[in-house]
Amino acid sequence: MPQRHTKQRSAIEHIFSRIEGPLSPNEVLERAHEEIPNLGIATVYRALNDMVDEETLRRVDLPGQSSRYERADLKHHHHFHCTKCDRVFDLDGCLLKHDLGLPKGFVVKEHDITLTGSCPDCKG
Amino acid sequence: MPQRHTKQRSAIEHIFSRIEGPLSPNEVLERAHEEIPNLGIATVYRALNDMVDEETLRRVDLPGQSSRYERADLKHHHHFHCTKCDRVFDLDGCLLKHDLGLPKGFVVKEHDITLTGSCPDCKG
DNA sequence: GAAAAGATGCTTATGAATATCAAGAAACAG
DNA sequence: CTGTTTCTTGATATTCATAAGCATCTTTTC
Ligand SMILES: [Mn+2]
Ligand SMILES: [Mn+2]
Ligand SMILES: [Zn+2]
Ligand SMILES: [Zn+2]
Repeated sequence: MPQRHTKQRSAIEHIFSRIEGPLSPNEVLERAHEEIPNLGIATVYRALNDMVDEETLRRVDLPGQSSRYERADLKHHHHFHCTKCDRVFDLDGCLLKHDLGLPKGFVVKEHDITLTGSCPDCKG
Repeated sequence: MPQRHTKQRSAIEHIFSRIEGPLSPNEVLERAHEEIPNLGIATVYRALNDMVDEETLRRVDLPGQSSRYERADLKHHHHFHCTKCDRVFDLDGCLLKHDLGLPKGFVVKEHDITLTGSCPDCKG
């Protein structure tokens, strides 16, 4: 799978070089539009999928929401979703118990953890 | 918001009285078809949403998958998703660390945890 | 520079979930 | 019961996120 150097691909990559937080495809499109006004959403989806395959990006799936994407080089962490302002926050470190006590035969490759509640700005 | 007693609603409720595991709307439809051959998928979605509102059911959102539903009276637990056979297993107990070390001001209401890997039948 | 190989941007298709609405079934009043 | 009211249903249309198809435009290669 070759990889050509196009201005749309670079623009999308550049966005993630500045931003850490998880972005939705539409957020990526909006930001990239500043540089490439006629960029199509299909190209964004293609770029995001490729970058996930290349392990440049990682898909962030929050329960009940559509996928967002963040840099794959970030240290392992989990997310907090504020249901009031709908923002997503990165949390430091791993929140998974050490001793899982799984039944024999289950092999864990990955885990996802999402905390839901209200953030400091939306206290209540 | 009244609640009428219809055979379709009872059939759907009955399914969950026997089954614990999380079911997709289509799985519910298939099972209910045995009793009500002309049941429509829209009715299944309506029933599932109502039952979530009534807290009879709980939505189970696994990363990258569409929603499944399980009984809300089950003890708090999390899920294991086998990527080989695509089955979902209930895991006993809570897998969240006790000391989350969250920044000040974050209030956690809920949490979701999904383990991904291979199950005993699909070892590898 | 051409020609070849790929990427892009429209447009169309798919799948999950919801909305719409006429017709059917429950609840209710008598 | 029987008619009337009101809610529910099923079929269909609609929305939204994502992917596929394809003609055209760009990179790469020579
Ligand atoms: Mn993150
Ligand atoms: Mn479960
Ligand atoms: Zn972790
Ligand atoms: Zn838990």
